[in-house]
Amino acid sequence: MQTALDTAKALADGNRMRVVAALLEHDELCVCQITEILQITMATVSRHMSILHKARLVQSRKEGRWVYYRLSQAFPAPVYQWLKEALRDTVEITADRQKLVEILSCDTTEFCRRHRLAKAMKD
Amino acid sequence: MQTALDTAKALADGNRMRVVAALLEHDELCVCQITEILQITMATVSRHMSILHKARLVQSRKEGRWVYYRLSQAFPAPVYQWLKEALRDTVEITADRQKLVEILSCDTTEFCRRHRLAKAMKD
DNA sequence: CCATTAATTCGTCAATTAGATAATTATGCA
DNA sequence: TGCATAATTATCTAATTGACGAATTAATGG
Repeated sequence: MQTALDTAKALADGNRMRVVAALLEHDELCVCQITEILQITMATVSRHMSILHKARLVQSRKEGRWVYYRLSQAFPAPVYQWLKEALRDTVEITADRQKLVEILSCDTTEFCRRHRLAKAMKD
Repeated sequence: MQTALDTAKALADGNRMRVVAALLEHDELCVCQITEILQITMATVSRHMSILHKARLVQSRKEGRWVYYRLSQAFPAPVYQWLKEALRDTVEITADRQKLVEILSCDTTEFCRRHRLAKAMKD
């Protein structure tokens, strides 16, 4: 039961559900892109991704200083099917989809630079 | 997103997962049968069932003093498929299945009587 | 080698949640 | 009409979980 339970627990949080929704539509996202979508600190994003990883729902790939996450090979097919359908037309996910378009309109390096500057502005 | 999130949250608890697993195999169970499987108080079972009900995963039917729960018509088909497969051969669910055989071996009225007496023994 | 930067880990606090007991509600029966 | 009983609701406590900031790690580039 533990495996299924870990899966349910990993999905039982709005922010993690939004990350999975984003990864259902975009192969890979780096941590700072996810941070930008969710509007929470990178530390918190990292913890969420670690929970999704332990539940085997996502896998990561390191490229230089960036870590890219994607849905895991082991992602249960019926859960994939369920979420793909159930999340398609919800307000939050539609808004995130729009935000992602903007984020992906510039390349990752450029985006991370702007992300960092935006954060500096707040101090 | 809220609907899918409520579903995930409802399943993100070991006891609720076990109830759903039991209902995947037996059409209907009354609250005191569920109480016997989970070995927690009836009040707690009732709260768990209310969470599953609000998430539209179970529906209830009242017959006299008993309330019977079953999986809801609205139970998402892919989730059904996922859990049916994922929970089939796990130790906890196998043990619960065994316990259910004993519970169902006598009729509900008789069972509830014995359940009540067993509880009285503890005092 | 040192400064910068993306990401993770750790310590702490606030909010949520599961559990028990006690009180309440609703139904059936003498 | 009262009494017993199955279930729910209310209240409290303990444990879990999400969030942040600070410290740490790992990788790049001057």
